[in-house]
Amino acid sequence: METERITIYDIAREAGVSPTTVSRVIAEHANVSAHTRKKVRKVIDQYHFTPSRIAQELLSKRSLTLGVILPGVTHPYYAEMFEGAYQEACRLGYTLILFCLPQNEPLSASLMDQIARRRVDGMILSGGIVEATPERELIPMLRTLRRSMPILTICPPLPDVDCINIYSDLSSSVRQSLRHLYNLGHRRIAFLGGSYESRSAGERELGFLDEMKKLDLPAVYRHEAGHTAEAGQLGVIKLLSSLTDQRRPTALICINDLVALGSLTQLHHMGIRVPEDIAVIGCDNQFFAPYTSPPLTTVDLHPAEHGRVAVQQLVAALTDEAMNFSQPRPAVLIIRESCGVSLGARRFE
Amino acid sequence: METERITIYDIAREAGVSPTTVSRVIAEHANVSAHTRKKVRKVIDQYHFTPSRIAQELLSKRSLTLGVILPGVTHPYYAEMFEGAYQEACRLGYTLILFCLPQNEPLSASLMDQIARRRVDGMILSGGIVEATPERELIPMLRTLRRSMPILTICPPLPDVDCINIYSDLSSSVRQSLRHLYNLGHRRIAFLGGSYESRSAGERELGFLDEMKKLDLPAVYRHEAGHTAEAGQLGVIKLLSSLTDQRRPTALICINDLVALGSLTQLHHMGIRVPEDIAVIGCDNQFFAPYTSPPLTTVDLHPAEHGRVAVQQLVAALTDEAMNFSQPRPAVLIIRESCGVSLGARRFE
DNA sequence: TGCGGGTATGAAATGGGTTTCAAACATGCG
DNA sequence: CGCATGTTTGAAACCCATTTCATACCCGCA
Repeated sequence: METERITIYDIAREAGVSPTTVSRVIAEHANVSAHTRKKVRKVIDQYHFTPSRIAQELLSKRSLTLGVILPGVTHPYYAEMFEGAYQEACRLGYTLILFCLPQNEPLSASLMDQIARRRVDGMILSGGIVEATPERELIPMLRTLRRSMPILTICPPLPDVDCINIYSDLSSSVRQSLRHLYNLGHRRIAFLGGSYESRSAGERELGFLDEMKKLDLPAVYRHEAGHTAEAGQLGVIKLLSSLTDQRRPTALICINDLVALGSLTQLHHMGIRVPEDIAVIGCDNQFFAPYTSPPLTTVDLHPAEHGRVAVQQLVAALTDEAMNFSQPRPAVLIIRESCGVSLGARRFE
Repeated sequence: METERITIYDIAREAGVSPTTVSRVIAEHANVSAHTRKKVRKVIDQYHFTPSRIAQELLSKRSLTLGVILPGVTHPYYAEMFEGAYQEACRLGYTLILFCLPQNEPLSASLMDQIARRRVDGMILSGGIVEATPERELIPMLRTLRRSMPILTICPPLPDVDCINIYSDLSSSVRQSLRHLYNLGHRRIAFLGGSYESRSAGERELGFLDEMKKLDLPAVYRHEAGHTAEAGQLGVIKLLSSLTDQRRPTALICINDLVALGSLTQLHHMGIRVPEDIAVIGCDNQFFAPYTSPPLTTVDLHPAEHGRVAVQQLVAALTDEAMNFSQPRPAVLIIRESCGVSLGARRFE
């Protein structure tokens, strides 16, 4: 049953040379005579030999592996971020190992152990767990593994934590949304979604409140824990039932497209028209955004680009090479119809 | 800059014992005196020492790593499958390495090399690449790496390929949809989506055609390449423009929820009411399905369960243990409103 | 006292490569 | 021809843990 794995020694014996020479042929080292090279190459091909990465890693002390910690991959935002990172890692010869850390679960000891034993060259972190205060210890804990290991965070920058950071400017996304609504004439604008623990949610709220102040608008404001469609649905109910029609907001900024989707559904059920009675704006530009009714105006955060650049920068830090890596694009507003402006929405009529 | 990594030898020296003893303490081996054990443990804790998995792997010839090849993870179906697999792998002490193989790209040599070098204990494959005929060589190619390596496929079973298979009964999902529509009185039923290369798409079509025959219905039938919302939108246009109103189908089976979403949008634009004028049914029960208008009747394939069971079975094959692993649930129809039956749809009014 | 049996510990081999260093060989030049 | 230089090649050390085998030690019993 057990097929013996062929080693460099087998190849060497078969080709009548030393393992050293085989190694040199594989590494395409210069000082091997054409005749020997050809002979060895033939045996290698014949046996489909590939050098064991495990042995290489042991020697080189580099695993060419990066760890990625995300809340999961079922949320399209993180899925895209991961795929972006994956593509870049592939291109640079690195492998990614994904660790999922569900939002509300604490960091289990067994997972920590898993991470510790896998000797990854560097780590990329994103999502609420990284940012949430109680679990902020995640980074110090990772630091204890190997002090010199570079850690990169994709989130609003953390104070007094020694990490590379890819700035995902979440407050700018909400500022753009807000200004867009303002320019359309809206003055009573509400904010929906988020949870207190997540710093990136907090970041958006702060951006919202700050920008509202700048625009000298009253803070018609409703904060509802959660990032799901259901949260959006419930959020709309609570928001609108707590306000008289006079004070009802004319626009709704949702923390993400899911919340916006739930909101649209609920508004529809309540007979409130979008965008005539209320404008709705989402965030993330998820694939379904063009297909809600009406098509959702939203903000594209380019998660795939963030993932790609994260790997670039991490590898650069690892190799000390002066790579001139690109920066991810800043958030950009995608205008569809849910705010009453029709631009760039695709229809086939 | 370069922090020397602490080895078992450092610990041994510091504790004044041999590496062997340290290893025994870590493995909680019996024959170590209480005094020595305590002494060694103290040094281990002090230095936060964890034995290098790489060295362990080299010796044990098992990497406790499974490779997963999927078309990607941005499609929620695969994202859920991956997370299910991930959870089970975590529980069993295994690590997953994800390789993404975009649907239409050929298997690049460099990716194959990546897979080859990572010595994974087993592999899980799913998605069109595995099934598509021209690339069917994927499995033979993987086999050349190490003949004894177990390979598990999550798809309709492949003939004459020696793999463990988790049967994702795609034809049954479309059969269920079809019978549901039939029972509601529909007779002119169309099928939308899929592409010729993908066997799982073919599987569904075959199921559709076969079941239509059994029910003695005419094959009002439109096949449109693609699995995206846009494909659904275009598909509806082509389907309805090619048929007179007389022969227009009263029901539409979409190959997935995305196609269904695009279809719903397009039908809405064309002023065709759902479900009054036409019933629409999807597949996958994606998170947005309850929030389309009307809420989408669809089929849940339980991808997470498939992923979970896949890891269970693969690990069982690896360890030769007679695990009695569970089977994933078969596909189940989720009835919402897009076919004119209102059941279990959540509203807050 | 001498010997069998059990426990505690360590030396050395192992796994599969890479790298350093040295040796063998060929070549060029005075 | 002899020496310096350059090219091929291989032996041995190394990476870091585990495991086998051997040794040292202690105890009890004849």
